[in-house]
Amino acid sequence: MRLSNLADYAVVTMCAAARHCGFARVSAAVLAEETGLPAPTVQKLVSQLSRAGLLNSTRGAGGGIKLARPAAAITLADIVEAVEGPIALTACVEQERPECALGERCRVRPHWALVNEVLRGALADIPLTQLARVPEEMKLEA
Amino acid sequence: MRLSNLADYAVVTMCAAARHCGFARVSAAVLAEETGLPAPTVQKLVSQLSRAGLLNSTRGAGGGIKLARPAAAITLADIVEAVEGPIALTACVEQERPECALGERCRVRPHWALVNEVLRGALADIPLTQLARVPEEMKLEA
DNA sequence: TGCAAATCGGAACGAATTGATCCGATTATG
DNA sequence: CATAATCGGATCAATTCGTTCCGATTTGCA
Repeated sequence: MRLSNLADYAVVTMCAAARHCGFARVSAAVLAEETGLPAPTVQKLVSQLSRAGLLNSTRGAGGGIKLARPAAAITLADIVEAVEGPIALTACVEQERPECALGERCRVRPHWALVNEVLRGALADIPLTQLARVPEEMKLEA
Repeated sequence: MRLSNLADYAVVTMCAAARHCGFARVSAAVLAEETGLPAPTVQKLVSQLSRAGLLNSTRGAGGGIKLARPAAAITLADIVEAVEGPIALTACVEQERPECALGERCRVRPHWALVNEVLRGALADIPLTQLARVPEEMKLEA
């Protein structure tokens, strides 16, 4: 029931990347420095996020990564699924392949599917723009 | 983001126990046989569920376990929390102790708290009675 | 055109949590 | 009072997670 640390870090990394949206490409090392996360970990996350189609990576000198889509079109659900795979609380609701020993007789599965949909909906309702927005309190205390 | 297998088994076990509610106490071995789960696993689950106050266990010959409360007063959230501890997607929202390095400056945490509350609400809305109820389709195919 | 620097991508290692199993402590019964 | 059956805690293996490292690829400059 706990989100993996990688997924948590991925959200922070995407937030940092969103702040550079529109500017030149950013290297993974810069994002690591800004977020305070270990550089190798950020590299691994960038790889996964690129494969998932959330980031566009350019190799070579002067390369780096940038958002593949506008920040408004990226949601928390996208980021979590990119790192952890499909959102599935139980094995029952995963990719329509019920591996439960009870099979179709399981009375609990329909309820799990409902809870799963509620959770996914809550994550899909939060766009990256909302996460990257700086609250007013932070501006005041700065 | 995945529920542990123990929690899944706990739900099945509680469902089986609810079917015996009102009758004599049931032993963990019987529940294991009915659910098809390994007997030692069911024993461990019964211990945890008893400590959490969801089951009342009686030792000695002829002992066993029974629901500590009416099935209508037990929700999915209760069972999950009994096995996995407090429902917390991230370490930020756990027991009001933010261990995040960013501390109060984290802009993501309020959103996690919201998602966490939505998830908990979805689990708390499903009572054990609803899980243990046998659908009409099952009666027909039997 | 060739070299060099900087980047991403995948693979390998170590650690932690989870899951299953076993044995001892406890208690009502005959 | 002895017995038998039960729960409770402790121990051990396995899978997954998290971190780290090294190689392949590409662009920029001389």
